[in-house]
Amino acid sequence: MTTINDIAKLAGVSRTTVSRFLNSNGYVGQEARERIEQVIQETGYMPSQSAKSLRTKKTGVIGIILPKISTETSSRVVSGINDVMKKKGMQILLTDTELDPDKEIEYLRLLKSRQADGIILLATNISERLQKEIDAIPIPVVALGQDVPGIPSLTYADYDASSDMMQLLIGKGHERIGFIGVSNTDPAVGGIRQKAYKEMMQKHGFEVREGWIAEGDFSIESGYEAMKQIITSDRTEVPTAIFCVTDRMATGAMEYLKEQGFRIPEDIAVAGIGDAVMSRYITPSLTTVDYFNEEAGEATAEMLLATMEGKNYNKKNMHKYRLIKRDSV
Amino acid sequence: MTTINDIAKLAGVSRTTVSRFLNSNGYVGQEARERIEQVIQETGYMPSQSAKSLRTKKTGVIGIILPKISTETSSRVVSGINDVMKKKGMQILLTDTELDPDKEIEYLRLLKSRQADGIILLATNISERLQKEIDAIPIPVVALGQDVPGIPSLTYADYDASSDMMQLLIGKGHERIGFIGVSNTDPAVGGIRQKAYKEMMQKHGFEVREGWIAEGDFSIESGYEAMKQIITSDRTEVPTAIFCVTDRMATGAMEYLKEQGFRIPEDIAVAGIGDAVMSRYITPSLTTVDYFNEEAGEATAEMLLATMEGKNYNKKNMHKYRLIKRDSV
DNA sequence: AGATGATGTGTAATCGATTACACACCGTTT
DNA sequence: AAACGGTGTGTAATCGATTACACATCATCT
Repeated sequence: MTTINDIAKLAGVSRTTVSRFLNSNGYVGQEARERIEQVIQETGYMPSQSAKSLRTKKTGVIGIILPKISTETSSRVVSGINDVMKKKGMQILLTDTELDPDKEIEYLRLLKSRQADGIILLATNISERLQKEIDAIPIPVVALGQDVPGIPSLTYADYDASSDMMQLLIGKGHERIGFIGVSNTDPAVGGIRQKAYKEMMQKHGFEVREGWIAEGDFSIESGYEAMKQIITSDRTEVPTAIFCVTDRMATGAMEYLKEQGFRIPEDIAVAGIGDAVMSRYITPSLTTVDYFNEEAGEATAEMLLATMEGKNYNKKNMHKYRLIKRDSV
Repeated sequence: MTTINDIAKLAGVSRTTVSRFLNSNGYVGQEARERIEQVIQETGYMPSQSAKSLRTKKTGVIGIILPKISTETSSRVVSGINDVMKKKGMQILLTDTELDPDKEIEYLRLLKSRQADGIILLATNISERLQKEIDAIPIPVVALGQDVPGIPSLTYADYDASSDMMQLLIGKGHERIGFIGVSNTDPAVGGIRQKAYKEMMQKHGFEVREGWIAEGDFSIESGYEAMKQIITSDRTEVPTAIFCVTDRMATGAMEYLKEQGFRIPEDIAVAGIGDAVMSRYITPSLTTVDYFNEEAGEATAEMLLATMEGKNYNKKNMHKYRLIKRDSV
């Protein structure tokens, strides 16, 4: 590999001058400039980022810690982050915890060691150890999707969105409303959304029947199983509506209901959250909440950028959302 | 940030010993080992990757050049790559060309400058300039999805899969078969799949009518528009089957057909390629080809690893596939 | 007893960039 | 004519690790 020294030698100048040329700071004469330009052209020289980073402490890389790479939400968020970051000439380093809380910590360390300029954390749960780790890290960290104490976070409006959805269901006359959630170790998806469900039920004086509540693990199949569990728990009295905390689980739930000959929404209405692409094209199309994931990714990126510049310390934001009424309700 | 020198000083040894401890090479005595261990524990020291990379020329990062981050295919492939790479302690740096061929070159350069240990290219088209750039790069590059001359490539079995699908259609008695493709600047998706379509039609002596061929841009909407174009080109004689080169476009096509009151598959059969998750849950479920994207990602990662070790030079592989017969045909 | 080899540690060069500082030149101002 | 400031370039230290080489110690073998 050609180095800055080679370029300097070939162009007959010192490496300082070459460096000045590369970074366009300081003076570089016309002649020197031309010779350097030419030599770089000929050699295809590219400065070593490692050397640069070692000196400047800037890597131009921001790390993203995802629960899972290949989900629609993740890829939409990453796409949004990337849109903002590429404009700043920053690259994205991906890591994937596979929903393992230990890995969140492990990757936080790793990104520290790689001296990422910033970190975006899509946490799933917030342990004390994670907190400590974040506090100990000399790199700006921001969170998306969960309110992580101590750092700037952009959360989805889980409570409001869920309440709105419940209100929609209730407005259509539903009283026997079932719920398919996820483990409440996930505060946002598991905790808050269920809280909204229960509080809305109670507020309207509807019975929250245990048999109508089931838990999945984000997968379509688990939605299917959860739905089966709810239906078979008491065949004599099934709910007239099901509120699922994700579109994927709602899709699975619908699959089961269709198999069993239930008409959607006439017999049972189904609602989800997340506006997966799929939701629009399944039959009936799914009523859901759009969380604007790309934009949330962009906003989080901006938040990180601001934090990196020292602004914006510990700001908390809630992202916008939009109820999408389709045919499943 | 604490450095190796700090650790050495605190532990009362030289930095050489600390380095030996860290990399577990060379001898380190019991006492020294314990002291170093403790100091590292206390300080939370992490070695600087930049410094390490500068010396060793290894970054532990592999770059992926994607046409688009937020597509299902991309995220599945990346997930597969990541599964393999994480076992080797390698991280993934993502770049996204937005289908712009110039960016493929730009990112190749960038990854060179970042001294990625290897590069996986999901090319969309193969220009001469790209070729030259690849040749000039002192980093192993492998390709997925396109046969890129001069480097190891894993391609999908586009010709065979398309032929099989055509055979399925023809076996069901279809003779008037339409085609929704993409621009043939993309050799694999645009070129080969169309070639298979045309050759199968000709082989069976069926007329390839121009009005029954339309081009989309991978999006669902473009599939919708392409279908519309085909149907409206000659209302008196519409095809009885449509072969779409991607599931997304097939989804759009089905959407249009359903709107227009066509029954699928009775009036018009629809087939796709790619086995998007969605395809199973739309109505009717879509007949398609599973390309095993995760596994293809894994295989490509293994190919890169082998290439990085000097084996495997310029090997060409074709990935397996599986026809999935569902209700749309 | 001297040679040998395993064990344990340190010295110092090196990787490829950035940058503070010094210096030289030259036209303009006072 | 001396002082000054803008231009243009070079010297050398520095970032934080790795590693070739040298050296010291000690147990074992011949």
